Amino acid sequence: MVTRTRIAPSPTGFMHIGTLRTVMFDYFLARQTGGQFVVRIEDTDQARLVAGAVEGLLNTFKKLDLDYDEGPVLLTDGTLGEKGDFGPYTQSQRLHLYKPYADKLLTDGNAYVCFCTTERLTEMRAAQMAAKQNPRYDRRCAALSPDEVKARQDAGERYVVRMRIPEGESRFVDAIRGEISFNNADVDDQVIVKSDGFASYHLAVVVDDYLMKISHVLRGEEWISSTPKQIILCEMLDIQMPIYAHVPLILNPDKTKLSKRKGDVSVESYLAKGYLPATLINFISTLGFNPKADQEIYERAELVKLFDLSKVSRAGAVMNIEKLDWMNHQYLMQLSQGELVAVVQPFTTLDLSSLTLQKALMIERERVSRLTEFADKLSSYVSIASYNPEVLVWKKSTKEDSLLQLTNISNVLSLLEDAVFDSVTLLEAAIKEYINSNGLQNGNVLWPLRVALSGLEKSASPYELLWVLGKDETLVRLQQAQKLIG
RNA sequence: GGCUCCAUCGUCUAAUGGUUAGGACACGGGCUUUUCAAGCCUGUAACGGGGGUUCGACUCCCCCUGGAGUCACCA
Repeated sequence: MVTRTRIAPSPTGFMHIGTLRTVMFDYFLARQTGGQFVVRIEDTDQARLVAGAVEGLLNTFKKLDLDYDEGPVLLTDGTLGEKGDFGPYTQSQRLHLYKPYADKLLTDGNAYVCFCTTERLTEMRAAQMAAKQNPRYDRRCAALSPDEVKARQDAGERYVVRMRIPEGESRFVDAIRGEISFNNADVDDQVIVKSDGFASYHLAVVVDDYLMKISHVLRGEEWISSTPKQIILCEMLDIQMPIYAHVPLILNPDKTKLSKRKGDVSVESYLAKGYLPATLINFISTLGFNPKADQEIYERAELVKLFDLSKVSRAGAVMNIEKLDWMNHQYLMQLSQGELVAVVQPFTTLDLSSLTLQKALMIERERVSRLTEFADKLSSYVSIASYNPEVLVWKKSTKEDSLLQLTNISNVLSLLEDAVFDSVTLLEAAIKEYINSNGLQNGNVLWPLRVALSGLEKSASPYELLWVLGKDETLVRLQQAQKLIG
């Protein structure tokens, strides 16, 4: 089976985290079957246009290293172009393509012109609500004569085109949920052409999916209830319906649909918080989809191979941020030094070309989960903040002893060969040897040494600090500590 | 409210009629340890309720309950 899947976001200026999941599922499906993954921009609502939104969206695709086969592309000069044989891929440029379909619906009697004003519609709904009826169009214009319609159109009266929902039942087999059916009596006469001449979502999407030969439509669960309108349109237009799969919602901790108010909704904000693209993709792809029972970390290629629409769960899922943090830490630990430098650099003003900081990065990632936390961790390697001399004293020791140990270890370290400073293991061996052969306690030596090197109560081990700082800086810091405590 | 979808640890999930209901995050305890982190071992914690079907139900059916989504000239 070769699939053509598509993602069709409205250009709001950012990518919703739920959209990312749908994108991933589309991507897996297309790559797995050797099919195509299409990006289409659904911008039929002129009132909601956001400047630069499409560029932003495509940029996010780029940041996540997600490739698609057809759709708008960002050209090197910053302008928009597109690739693929089924364009244009932006709905506002496809108005002429929707027109014949709308006309056919009208001439077949499957749609009708409606002159009702927004005010009347609002009043009508209010009255229906007051009477405890379901709000829906009352079909006042459904029986207008062709002559009257023409006369009023000629007079310049504003109008929309509505579907004439037939009696009967609409059913489809959802690839995730199985059979779903609706009584058409519960479906409203949907507007399919707006008064500004733009097709509404329902018409545009049905026509586009058909013309673009889309085989699989993956979208959020919130679309289930509008599916009968699209099924009916397909029937009226006599076109093949794609396979629909409604992906479960991503939820706030209180189990309601994820909203800005209650949490981060955009991919960009997670990126800005310091989650790696790979983490985000792994995490979001396995939210509601579990390839193997006892594995959490997956390569993208693995997911492509293992993805199975029928295994996607049907219930919504709360994002477990602690687990996201944990996962990001796992990914951070897998990076090479070069990769780590590259991903952290945008999150700090420090210049990470310094070897000391690169080493510090390798050490500090052990206790960091998000990229934003590095800047803080790195500062003590650049220069030591002023600290309370009492911190230099181990809880089981005394000030005098601490000073003595600092003085002695300083001498020992100054005599070590430079090569020893190139290895944490060698440093550790050398210091342990010194402690043991002199019958000292670890804490008496290691605690003051570590604090002298970091200025912190909590830090990496003294061996790691020595490795990062190097001999010269180490001796300087030990000097300062001795002065401070003395 | 109508319609629709959904229902296993706090959270994400595994189980496709027969398991001591498994894993992950988080949390507790222990080991390691100069501190922090990591690591290792380990513990607490779930099938919403009621009926069926069946020799046997987390798994299939029905009802209830609960939750969610949706009811625009927004997508």
